[in-house]
Amino acid sequence: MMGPMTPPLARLAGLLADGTRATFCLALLDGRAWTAGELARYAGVAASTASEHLTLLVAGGLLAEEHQGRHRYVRLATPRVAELIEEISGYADAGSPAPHQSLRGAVASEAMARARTCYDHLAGRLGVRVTEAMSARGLLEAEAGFALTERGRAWLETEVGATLGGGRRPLVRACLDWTERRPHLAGAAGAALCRRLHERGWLVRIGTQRAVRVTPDGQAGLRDLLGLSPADLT
Amino acid sequence: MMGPMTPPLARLAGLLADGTRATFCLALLDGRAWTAGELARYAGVAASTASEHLTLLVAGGLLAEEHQGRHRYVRLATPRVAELIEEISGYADAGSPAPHQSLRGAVASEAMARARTCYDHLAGRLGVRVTEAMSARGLLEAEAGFALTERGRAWLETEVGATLGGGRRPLVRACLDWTERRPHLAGAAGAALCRRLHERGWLVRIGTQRAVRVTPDGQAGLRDLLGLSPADLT
DNA sequence: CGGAGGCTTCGGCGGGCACCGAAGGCATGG
DNA sequence: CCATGCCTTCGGTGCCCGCCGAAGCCTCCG
Repeated sequence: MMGPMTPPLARLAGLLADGTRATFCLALLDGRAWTAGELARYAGVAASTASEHLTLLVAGGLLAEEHQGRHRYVRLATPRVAELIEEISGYADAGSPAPHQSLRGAVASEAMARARTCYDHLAGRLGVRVTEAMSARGLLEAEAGFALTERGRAWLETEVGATLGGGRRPLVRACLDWTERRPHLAGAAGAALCRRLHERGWLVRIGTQRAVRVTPDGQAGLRDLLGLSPADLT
Repeated sequence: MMGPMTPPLARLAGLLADGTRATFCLALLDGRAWTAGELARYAGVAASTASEHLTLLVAGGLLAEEHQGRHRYVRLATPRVAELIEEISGYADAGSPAPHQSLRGAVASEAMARARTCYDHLAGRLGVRVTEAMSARGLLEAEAGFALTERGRAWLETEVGATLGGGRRPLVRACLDWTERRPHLAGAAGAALCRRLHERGWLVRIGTQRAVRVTPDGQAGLRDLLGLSPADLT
């Protein structure tokens, strides 16, 4: 089989159906560009194997590549791809408990559960708390759907200082948080908010993965902006 | 590889990575329960092959089965699964043009583009027109996100006669329509609306697939309810 | 109760593909 | 300019898995 009658759905799923390729995509969910070698070591495969996988993922439109000297940098092609992978992964993770055997692993997942990025927006407890605070303050309609209110748009542009360009990307999207089992803010607005928090130095990345930490400045800022207490941020 | 380190993402994607299994899932997007034999004939594989695929899909949580006598009825396990498959399929289809070689095929896809169901809600031109009309009448916030307004909720319950049970399912969700390239209303509200249109006899299914047709009663009803002209419904 | 129809299990086959190591291109840096 | 490092291409290998037909089970119906 796999003839010309193969649905596009199967072709796309086939790209993610391999353990190594899936590991690559999940690593790239941190929003940064990785080199081919980094991904190979991370996934534990030979450089040649990684190279072939990356070629497939690029040809399939999931990844974008950029050559710099002797390095091949690769990243998720578009925010849409990131959302897609988050979506599928979120559903898949929901059904399978992820046991952390080592202490080191437990500490790392605790940090991830506390605050992390989902490609370009906030997730984890921090992401959910921020979303809930926005909802409580009338900046976000989060009961019957997910939509930015007029006040929310103004707040983002003036208080936060985010620029909401009029691209084709949806402004607001609900992303289901698999640690909190509640939705958090994604889409262009979620990305702009997260970007501003980084720019202001309120948020810094921990280690080499997706986990982040709120700085003292960030604690003060988020308290003033959204009324978040330090307890919400740990 | 494919050892214990395989991410859940890859396992789930693997279920959809096979052409036959993907064909099954897409057929089941019509929201009905199919027998194993029907799916086998539809996909053009032996009954034994279909049986094995269905066992995998059920074990993977994508399908639910129900035995009635000597028939094995199978359907998508939850609305969430339907949304997931729509999401992936929508993205995959966007990149690959679907040429219709036969006249029969062209007529069928024309009917699909006009009006169809997406598992349990409206799609195609009809779905998008309904969504836009709801937005224009202040029943739905569709610019900065996707959320039902207060008026929209009341309208659904009184005018349409839909019951919005308080399940865990999100009330409103934006589903990107791949023929119109615009979002249409999904989620519990979209499903309730679609169900009521069927119950009122405003909408009937064409043939054995997902395409639907608006009845004369439906044309009058949708004009009164949402101001849709007959031109919007063809 | 016997035949027919739907479904599953089993064996066997074939193809696709993930993997590696070796060898070869480029870029960098001493 | 050679040495080093990063990446790719190329064979080769092994395994997984999708496919079928035959046989058997269960249910329904005449």
